[in-house]
Amino acid sequence: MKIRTRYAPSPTGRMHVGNLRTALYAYLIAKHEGGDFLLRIEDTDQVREVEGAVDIINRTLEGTGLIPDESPDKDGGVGPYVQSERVKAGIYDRYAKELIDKGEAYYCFCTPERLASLKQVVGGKEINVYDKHCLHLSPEEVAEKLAAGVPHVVRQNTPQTGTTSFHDELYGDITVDNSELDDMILIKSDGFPTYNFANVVDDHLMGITHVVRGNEYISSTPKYNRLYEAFGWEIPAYIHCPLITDEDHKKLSKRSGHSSYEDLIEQGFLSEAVVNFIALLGWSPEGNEEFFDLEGLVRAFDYHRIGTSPAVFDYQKLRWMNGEYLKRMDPAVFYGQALPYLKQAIHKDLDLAHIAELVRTRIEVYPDIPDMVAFFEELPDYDIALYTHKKSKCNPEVALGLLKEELALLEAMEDFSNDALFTALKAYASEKGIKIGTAMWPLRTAVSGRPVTPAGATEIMEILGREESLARIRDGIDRLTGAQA
RNA sequence: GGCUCGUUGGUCAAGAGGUUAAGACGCCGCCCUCUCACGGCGGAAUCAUGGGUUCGAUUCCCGUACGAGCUGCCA
Repeated sequence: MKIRTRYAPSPTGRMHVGNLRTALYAYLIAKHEGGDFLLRIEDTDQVREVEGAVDIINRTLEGTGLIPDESPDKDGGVGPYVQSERVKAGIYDRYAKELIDKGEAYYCFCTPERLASLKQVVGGKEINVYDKHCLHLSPEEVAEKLAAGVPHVVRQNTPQTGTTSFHDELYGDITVDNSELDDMILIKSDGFPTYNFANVVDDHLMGITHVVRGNEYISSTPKYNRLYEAFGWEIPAYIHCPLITDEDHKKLSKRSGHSSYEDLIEQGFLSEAVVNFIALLGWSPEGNEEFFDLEGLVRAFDYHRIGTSPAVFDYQKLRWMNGEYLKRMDPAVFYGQALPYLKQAIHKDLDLAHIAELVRTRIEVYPDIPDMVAFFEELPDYDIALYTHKKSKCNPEVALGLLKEELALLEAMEDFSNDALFTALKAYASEKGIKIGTAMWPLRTAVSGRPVTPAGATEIMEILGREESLARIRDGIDRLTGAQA
């Protein structure tokens, strides 16, 4: 049997990383077995729907490479793939009627006021258990109200005794008392189905074999099974994925600042790195390899290796992983993507491709670039304390002496290539009987004004060019002289 | 409150009734080095807890604690 999975988001905004991971797993489970991955838009909540959210979903799927085999834009014969369209086609009404006829569901005409009166507060939380009031309406009363156009919903009729079980591929068998199951609403008063109903109907109609979703659905799954059984439909395999939390072990929220795929992309992360990283949140491969492109994931993905405990979203490790992707990237591609960030800080005519390569092993995300290279554009104001460096045996006095001699040496040079500069300074150092590091420290400080730079003194001078380099060294000498006076 | 699920270093995690309990991020140290980074080497750090079962449990069972999810005309 061909595996068919689906990703069924509600178009309510940005794509949460938890949802993205669910989509990823659904995709991988299908593709690992050569199956189909479909996209279904669950827009049954007219209130929460956000305009443009479907575009976000499409763009995210495209950006991450999770291309559906069937979707609203690609009919595979079981459409429509948008639930609001399925509502118009009368699909849910038809199946709701079938359940009503079978006594598995019933019309409920209770007013919001009556429902509110059923509410009780336990442990500070509001609990609402429906009392099956309308189940006991006579067929005549129901027909009468229906004819009169009394607002109504359709509720599932769950038994109050016995138990219901379901099997999850990861969590195993889960059993609950039927008394815990409430008569959930299947069709809302606006005629739209609830997720609870639509998802069962659609998964069946669309031939979904493996239902992959977040584990917040575990508690309602018994109710879904009752629906499948009422219809006499085959129950799909369930794969409930553990949730992703923030550093405080709380559900990842907008407050964390990196809860959605779009947030991450805006923060400069590579799509590939994000996909790779979230794949490893809750799933682990058989070996020790942790770098996978999408194809690699498809090959390696054995869903039995998905865990059952929640995972903390480790931003730190994502950054590291993104840095690794940057290092492995083709230089030309890297340069192209780094360019906007380089230009943010540098407007002078400098060798940006060269700078890009220098910066590459030192950044984790593109936005790290501007701050790191800003000194190329303009010498920052700096304190002469920077000339003090224990390991290089340097301090302001030493630096001043060295800088003066080095300035003379460099002024005599025309070739400001890295090699020429390094050779000359190396000779100078050995002649003077000092370490190369000692000779370089004041120079690097003078030409950069920074304690840490993405390159050594001579590399910086090569990029800066002769005039600018010499000017900065003279400036350094001035600063040091001024401090001594 | 009830129900359900979960708990291996700070984090992601492998593992399995008997192991020196992998690996990765982060952290620390050393090496490399014109600073930092990269790279290399090494280190500290974990089986929530109490009872069972067993020759032997971190692994199996039960309880407890803690965390999470559900308890919506949201998904």
